[in-house]
Amino acid sequence: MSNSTPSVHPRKLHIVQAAVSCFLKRGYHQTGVRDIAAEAGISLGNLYNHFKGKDAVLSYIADIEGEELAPFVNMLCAPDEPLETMNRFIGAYLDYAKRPENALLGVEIMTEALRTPEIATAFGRNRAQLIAALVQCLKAGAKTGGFTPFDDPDEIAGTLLDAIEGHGLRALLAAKPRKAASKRSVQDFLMRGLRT
Amino acid sequence: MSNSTPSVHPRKLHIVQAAVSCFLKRGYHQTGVRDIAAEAGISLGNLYNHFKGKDAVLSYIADIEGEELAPFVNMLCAPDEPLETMNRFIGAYLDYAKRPENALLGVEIMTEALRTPEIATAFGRNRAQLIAALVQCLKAGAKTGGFTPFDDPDEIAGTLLDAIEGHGLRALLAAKPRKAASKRSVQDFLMRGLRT
Amino acid sequence: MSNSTPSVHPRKLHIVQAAVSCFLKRGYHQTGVRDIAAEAGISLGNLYNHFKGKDAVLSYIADIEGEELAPFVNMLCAPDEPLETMNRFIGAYLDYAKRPENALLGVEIMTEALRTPEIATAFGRNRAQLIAALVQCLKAGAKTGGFTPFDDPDEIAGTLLDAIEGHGLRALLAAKPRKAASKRSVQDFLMRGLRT
Amino acid sequence: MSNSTPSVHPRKLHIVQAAVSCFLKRGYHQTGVRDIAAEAGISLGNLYNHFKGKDAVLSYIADIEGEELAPFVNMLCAPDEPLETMNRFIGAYLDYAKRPENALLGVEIMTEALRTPEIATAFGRNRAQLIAALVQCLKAGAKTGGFTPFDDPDEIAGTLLDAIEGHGLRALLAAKPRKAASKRSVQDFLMRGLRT
DNA sequence: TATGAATGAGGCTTCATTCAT
DNA sequence: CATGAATGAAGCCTCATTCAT
Repeated sequence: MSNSTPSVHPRKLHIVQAAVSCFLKRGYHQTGVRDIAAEAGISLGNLYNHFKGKDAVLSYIADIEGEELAPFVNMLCAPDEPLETMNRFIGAYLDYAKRPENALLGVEIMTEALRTPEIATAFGRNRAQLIAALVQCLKAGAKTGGFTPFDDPDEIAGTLLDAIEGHGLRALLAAKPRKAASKRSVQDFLMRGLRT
Repeated sequence: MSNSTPSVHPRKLHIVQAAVSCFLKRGYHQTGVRDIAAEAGISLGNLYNHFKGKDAVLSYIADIEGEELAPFVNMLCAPDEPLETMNRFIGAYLDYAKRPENALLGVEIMTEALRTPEIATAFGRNRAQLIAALVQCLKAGAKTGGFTPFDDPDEIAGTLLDAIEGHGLRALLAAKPRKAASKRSVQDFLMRGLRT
Repeated sequence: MSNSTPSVHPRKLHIVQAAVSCFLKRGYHQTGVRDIAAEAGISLGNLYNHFKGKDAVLSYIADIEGEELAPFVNMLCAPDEPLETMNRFIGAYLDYAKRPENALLGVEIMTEALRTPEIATAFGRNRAQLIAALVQCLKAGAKTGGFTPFDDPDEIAGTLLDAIEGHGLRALLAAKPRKAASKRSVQDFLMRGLRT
Repeated sequence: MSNSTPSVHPRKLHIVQAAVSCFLKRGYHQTGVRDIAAEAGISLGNLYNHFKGKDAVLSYIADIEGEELAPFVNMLCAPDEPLETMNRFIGAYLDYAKRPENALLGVEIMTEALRTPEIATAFGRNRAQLIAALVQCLKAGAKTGGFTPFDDPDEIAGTLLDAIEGHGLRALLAAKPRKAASKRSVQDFLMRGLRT
């Protein structure tokens, strides 16, 4: 969670940081509103002066995560060299996705999006931005040659993200730490899939 | 949930089916033990004659899902033609993963595995079997030529599964139904990534 | 609260008695569900095995109060001597209404009926029975002579009940105990109002 | 709530009007201090600059209601023709009591008076004034002949008020609107009860 | 096996009120 | 006078689980 959102009430951000810490430790459903307040060092009631409810906290986290994706979106837009750009994106996003807070929160938000419309909205918006940028890059790469002209580039973009994010999640589930070469392995695999 | 597990107490299976139905409708955490008992048409106390607790029900579901993976494992073991086999596997597993009960339960089990050791065990065992079979196929394909000799084939196998399972999940999250070509798109993308 | 309802689960009745005790001491809104459970000597959760919620407890009390009105309804139906019957009813209902549990619960139920449809139903049903019986008696008395033939006997019946129940409530609000003659005073006043 | 109280801080009156509006819509206990502040368009903290607390608001309302009773008290004091005066009072007070804000607030204040001493004081004072005036009229009417010389005229006066106020409340609880004749019906009934 | 009453900790949220600004 | 963040007790209710029958 970067502090790249200066315009927001600082206490609100403070609460969100506490919530993130709790969600990472115990998971969203296992975390009680009391836990968040305690972690933030504020009273339980005061939390409700800043957030409408527990859902709203997760929703806000989803919004922040969305803002953190902006650099990745920018990186992909109107690329001079689509292949090289895509390669850089995959590497950078692999790094981003393997940070535990991103991996864990991402999956919590995603599963909650399955049931909570408010969160589905935030999640969908974030993902749509990234997908759109990826599709743009894919199409640019297909035009200049180099990338396969996919029938359904949206689906390929989604698959890319799933693969990269899954890579991050698996690190948390794995018993033993992975080999150093694994990032390169995955990156090459994905790039090879995209090329003609 | 197929009925390919004949050796189990029928009442236990009946409860599991009720639980699955609840989990699909409301999610694991939002489903109460009472909900499961009501859906199964049995009393609350009786449920505890068959399962140690709520976790045990999900654990049991994970076990059953593991059994359902056997055909996929078998398909991949000792393949005569690794590339063709892998292609068939990807197609078949894409179909399997896009069924809602598999997509939803899979992610519920995975996220729960992050916190509950008992479920982590079942989840890890299932995944390890599939990964091992995939690695075997990848190595066979690398030896006969055709597949890239990956530095870290475990990671590639995991990435394959993530990509395929993500494909299934995305269908549930998407607002609009996807194009018919998308399965082929993804399948080709993955196969291309594997080949030299 | 008499024990004239033998067919009900005894624990349910036990809870209701505890609730009545709390409501008399602190009032409906000032009484917490925890208070009721504590007074009944049961756990909080168990209360919800017997009642859907706090409202349902008051609703049940309203039902029981309705049953307690049966003798009054019977007393009024098909009277041989309407005037004498009415006089006896007024005296008996004055005694009933001045018992604190009836006076207090009655007003709690009435005010809650203004906001809670479920309770409005029970309250309205009780009151309608009593009103109907009174109207019947009024009409019989008008036919045989003696009672005024009212244009709107329903309204007169309601006014009778209000006056009698108000008498009971005022005893609770009054600083000093009332004169012994007051019951007779009110009874005569009401009867005189009914006669031609 | 008439604007017959010119000496009071206008902001205080504004808050009271907002509170009345809330109490009518949701009832006293269901209304939060926040609701009142929001309805008044002021901040939560500022409300406490004008009232000591929620109780004080209801208390103040009770005071205002007391002032509104002054015309009725005046009407009854030292009547030249007690019977005609009483008849006019009953008619006028029936009209007053049937206005929803008076009927609802009256019962809220009364039930709250059962638990809150401060409100019991205000309520008791109002009622005592009215009762005293009624008793005076009753006694005057008994002296000139026409009214029954009651043993306990206080009780009769209270019964009159209960009957009239109950008439107002019943209008709110009734499903169907009452007959036009009902007011006359009740008025005649009460007057007949008072006469010799 | 089967039942469902019983438990009590915990769920999320709102309450009236205070206080620093 | 005015604000609204802060408090923490209390609100009602559901939870997974146990146990006597």
